[in-house]
Amino acid sequence: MASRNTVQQRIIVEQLRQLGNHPTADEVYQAVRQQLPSISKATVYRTLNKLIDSGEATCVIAGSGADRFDHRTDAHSHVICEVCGKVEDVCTDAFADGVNHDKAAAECGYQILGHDLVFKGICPECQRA
Amino acid sequence: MASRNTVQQRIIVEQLRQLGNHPTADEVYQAVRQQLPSISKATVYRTLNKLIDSGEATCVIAGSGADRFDHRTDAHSHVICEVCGKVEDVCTDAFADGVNHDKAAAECGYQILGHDLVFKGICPECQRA
DNA sequence: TCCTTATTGATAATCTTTCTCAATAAGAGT
DNA sequence: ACTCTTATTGAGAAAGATTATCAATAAGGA
Repeated sequence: MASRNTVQQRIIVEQLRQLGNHPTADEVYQAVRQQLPSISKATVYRTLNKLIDSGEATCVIAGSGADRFDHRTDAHSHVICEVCGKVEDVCTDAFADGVNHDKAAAECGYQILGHDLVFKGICPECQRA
Repeated sequence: MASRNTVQQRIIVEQLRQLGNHPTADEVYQAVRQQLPSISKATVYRTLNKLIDSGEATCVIAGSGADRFDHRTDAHSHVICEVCGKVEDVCTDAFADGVNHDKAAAECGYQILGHDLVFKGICPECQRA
């Protein structure tokens, strides 16, 4: 009996998908709470980490502050707004050629498993302000 | 009198340079302490942040845990070991800037200011173990 | 239905970073 | 060199994010 299928985990996965836009653990917690008021924040953290370990979700690498989670597991990049902190997806086909794992491996001797590409900028909303 | 030249700040900058390898704030604190036992951790954080604001240092984007600081300010990428967490530099001609920023800007509407490229892998030492 | 034990909820603990505020000291003016 | 203003510091409290602890609960196989 390696793992169990619980209501909590199902709702957390569902909400992570539904929120879509790289929520923090607390944002997932708030969303799940609406459907399951008795949920504990610890359960949210535990489940989120389990999803990452099993490859069903990823953690967006995005500077300081709370970690942000991503229900997408396919290769894609992110843009982060330096002003408001918002994170959005950027289709990564455009950059596939630019990032060379073999070159990086040759240089540092690491076994390269993947990479994260994060653009830093200012979102349209914050540009107006 | 906008800013003052203090011993604390000088030693912090010096140690950040000397440590070289992307230390955490606490690691900088420990190093500075050897030369200035009375230094406060708050001063280290304040100075590190000031350096980042003034562009004299950068913060390595590297997942969870403590922030890591970098005395280098020129464009370069990093490799992070998924096993031991070590961070190293990678010369970044693996990724050509201008073109890709334009592509990203076109797709997401952000004003792109820069990017961070982080390779994820396993370092030589951890590969053996 | 019973049993084992994975999972949960509640909370304490840990870790990182920021904030507060009185004391100190850099540097401009005299 | 002396004074004055105020940027900066040190110490510790506070805030925020995440993990650890542990008794109680509940999946799912027998």
